[in-house]
Amino acid sequence: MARFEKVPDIVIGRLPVYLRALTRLASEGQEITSSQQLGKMLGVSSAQIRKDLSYFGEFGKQGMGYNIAHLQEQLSAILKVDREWEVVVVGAGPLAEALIREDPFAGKGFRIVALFDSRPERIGQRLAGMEILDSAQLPEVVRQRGLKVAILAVPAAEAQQVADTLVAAGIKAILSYASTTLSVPPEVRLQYNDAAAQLQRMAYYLQ
Amino acid sequence: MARFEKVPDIVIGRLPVYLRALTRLASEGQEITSSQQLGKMLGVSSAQIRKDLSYFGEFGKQGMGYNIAHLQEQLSAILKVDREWEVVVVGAGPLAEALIREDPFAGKGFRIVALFDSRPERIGQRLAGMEILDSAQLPEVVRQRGLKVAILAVPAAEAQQVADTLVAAGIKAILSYASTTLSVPPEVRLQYNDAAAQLQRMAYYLQ
DNA sequence: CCATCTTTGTCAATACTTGCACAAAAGCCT
DNA sequence: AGGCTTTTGTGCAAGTATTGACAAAGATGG
Repeated sequence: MARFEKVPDIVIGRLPVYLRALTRLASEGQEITSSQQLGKMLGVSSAQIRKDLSYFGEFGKQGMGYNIAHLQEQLSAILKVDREWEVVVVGAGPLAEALIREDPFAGKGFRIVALFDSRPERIGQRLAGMEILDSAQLPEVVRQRGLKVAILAVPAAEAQQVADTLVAAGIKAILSYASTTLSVPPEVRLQYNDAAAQLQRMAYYLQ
Repeated sequence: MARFEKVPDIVIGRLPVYLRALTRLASEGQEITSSQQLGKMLGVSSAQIRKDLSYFGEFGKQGMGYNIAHLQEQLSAILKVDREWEVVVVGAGPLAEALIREDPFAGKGFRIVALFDSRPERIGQRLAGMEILDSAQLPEVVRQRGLKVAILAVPAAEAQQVADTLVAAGIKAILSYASTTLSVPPEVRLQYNDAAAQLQRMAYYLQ
């Protein structure tokens, strides 16, 4: 398949899932896998996995399957997580604390390096060992460190304003935990992490 | 449109988003909206919104648009969140604490009613005011209260085992924060809340 | 009360996504 | 060495999803 055509975003969205499955297999000591095994693990068809991968190159060997370590490297490079992106978190609440303490990004290409809050009584305190900085300094820090990725964990009422500040400071990807719809320019990627919406989606099928 | 054909899951997945947007408009005091306004807010086409809604009935008035309060009620009923589902959380870590403290499900159809952990030193303690129960009691409590919805916030290594226990006890919807692929029977809904995967998806577009 | 404007609900066309099926490639076994 | 088995990568067909367009319905204003 041509290497230069535009890859559908839906395919990009599945790559992290494949990567996670590969990590799991690797941790179990396996060295080789097949599209069939991956498909069974993930509940998707083997053809889909082969087709998704074929957008980026040929990573398998016929008759053999895929070398897990090699495929991990390739997918990491494609997703640009073969490096460590520095991430800023805005909003020093319980959620920020959970993210810092549990560090779900460890080994996945991201590291939290700065934490901001606008509440005067929180500024200067520490949260899970990380100093809470004044939101007023946010643009300066983001620009100086060249940060591109932000996590938004502020109340819904402030989310849009903070998002605007982040965008103005040069942030290019925002993961928002605020339960409100945001508006950002088209060159900025935005994802919502909305647990309530996920539960609601499942509730439809209950009973 | 026929009321009884199967509704695509992708449509179901957008309903919570519409609901969230309506909540926002309502909180701003607006009483009427249109598919065009909603579409602009959410970055989708107005035709898509009209088509999605048409799977379930006719909720608007030509020339006028939609009554926000009425549409909220209808969508809540469709998603079955016009009631309050009791939710069990397994894994009394920082993430559970954040969920209990920030209560992102308030007014959205879900309420956390029980919290479990398997670590002996945590059992009996309180987390954000909620008692930590022994995982050994989990099946009993789930069955007695007839719980259908669970949130999984345990380490990846234990996630599959806990999921199996939940399913055996009668849970029908699982929201997993564990960064591992799970396997559940087809009648159980499963969603992953994987912030690392969301960031990785956006990273592809960086630079 | 009529003309004009707005907006819905839906059909049909377009665009996108998935899955089937198979040739080709590669290892394995005798 | 050759036949057998496995599994990839991909062309094509089938299946889904999105969008454009418009008749019909309803509001508004003179």
